Amino acid sequence: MTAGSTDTASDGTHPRPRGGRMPRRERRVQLLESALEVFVAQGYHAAAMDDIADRAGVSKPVLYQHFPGKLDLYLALLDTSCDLIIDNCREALASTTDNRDRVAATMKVFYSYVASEEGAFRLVFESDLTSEPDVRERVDRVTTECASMIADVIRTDTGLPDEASELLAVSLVGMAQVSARFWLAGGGQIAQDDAAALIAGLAWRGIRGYPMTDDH
Amino acid sequence: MTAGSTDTASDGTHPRPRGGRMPRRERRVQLLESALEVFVAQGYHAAAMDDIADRAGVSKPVLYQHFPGKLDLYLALLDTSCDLIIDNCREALASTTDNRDRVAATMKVFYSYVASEEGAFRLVFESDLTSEPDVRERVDRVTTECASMIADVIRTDTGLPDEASELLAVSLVGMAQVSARFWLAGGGQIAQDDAAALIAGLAWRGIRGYPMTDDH
DNA sequence: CTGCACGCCGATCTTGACCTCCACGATGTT
DNA sequence: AACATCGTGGAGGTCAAGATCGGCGTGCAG
Repeated sequence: MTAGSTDTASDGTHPRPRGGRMPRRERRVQLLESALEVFVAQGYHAAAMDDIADRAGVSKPVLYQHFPGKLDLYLALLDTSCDLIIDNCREALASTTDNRDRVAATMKVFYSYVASEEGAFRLVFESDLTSEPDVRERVDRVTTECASMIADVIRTDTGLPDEASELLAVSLVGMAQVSARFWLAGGGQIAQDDAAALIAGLAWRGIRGYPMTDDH
Repeated sequence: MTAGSTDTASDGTHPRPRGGRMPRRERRVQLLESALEVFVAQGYHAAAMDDIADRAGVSKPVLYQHFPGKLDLYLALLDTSCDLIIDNCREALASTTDNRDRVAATMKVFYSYVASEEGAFRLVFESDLTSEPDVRERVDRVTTECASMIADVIRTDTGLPDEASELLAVSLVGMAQVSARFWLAGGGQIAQDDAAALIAGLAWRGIRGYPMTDDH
């Protein structure tokens, strides 16, 4: 009935052609790409190793010849994503000495990260494996590290205590992260740069007034 | 074999004594409480129905006589938590007409919510079942609804376009949510009211200037 | 005292996903 | 050009966890 079937859900992404042998390194990269696509699309739990193997056009044993298990594969991708946003955040903060530009540049980093085609940010901001301590630690480290770098600037320029600087910095990171994700879900009714600039303005207006010691 | 039990990791929370028959309604409430504790402590996937039943001091069939399945149980708890924060947010916004007080009251709501002893906020802000559309819809609705109520105020008082108002409101919600969660993780080095006031100040300084064009 | 109803428990089934074993074909060498 | 080697593929094992079925004890009406 209902000839339907309509391919339950497997389609949408064509598996690669089945043939072809390729060098180890290249195969590994391809497996990582396929795994990222599947994890992003389905989440950790819903993603089956069979799906990843099919997506790459190989069979399951090949996958296990490159990665010891599902969790290792996930952690490898997660580490890459975490390092990416942290490094970009660091570079943005170091790109200028003007704090207003710092805020704008950092906000742009978060929006670019979220807008990235691969969708790797979902592993960090929307992981469904937070019960795993290894995952939790890495995900938390993104916010912690980014906030820590921002907090250094805040503490240096305002003289606020450590805890307050950290909390303010975490707030800015949360603002960036949540608003960027929501902007993306909104389907781009606002241009990326406009959205980033809007929220950067909000953040800057909020944080600029804080120097307790009279700066100017 | 191996009489088993030996509660490998179930410790930390003592299961209730095994005896006692009780009326349906009361049993149901107790099951909900036990399920909340387990889901909060372990997450959805790591939480086994056996754990919940043991926690309540009953056996698994009893659990299934009260709830059709694991997901239904989870959704019931999730709905309660979502309604709670949304209602509290609404009340905070309606509690005054001064926007500065509105920001402070709303921030306090988020911090109180996160500081609540039961930890129900983890179902909303740290769910590991976002791949389930029913869960995703409810979790997103929290941010959407709260932000929408805030956006109404922003749009009314600033004349900004809908999309910008929504994005700003989402940013404020994200700031509150993320900073409150990290404040809690920090172990209370800052008093709850101080932390909420600090971030409320940040938010208010950020939002108060709109729609004026930025200057220095 | 006896039969009944009701709610509860131990033990079990099944599904699904992670993780390996036997056959096949392509490649490099002599 | 033929053979040995190595990587690939399909089929299967294991196990954990969600979901369920026959016995048991308690309280009550007759």
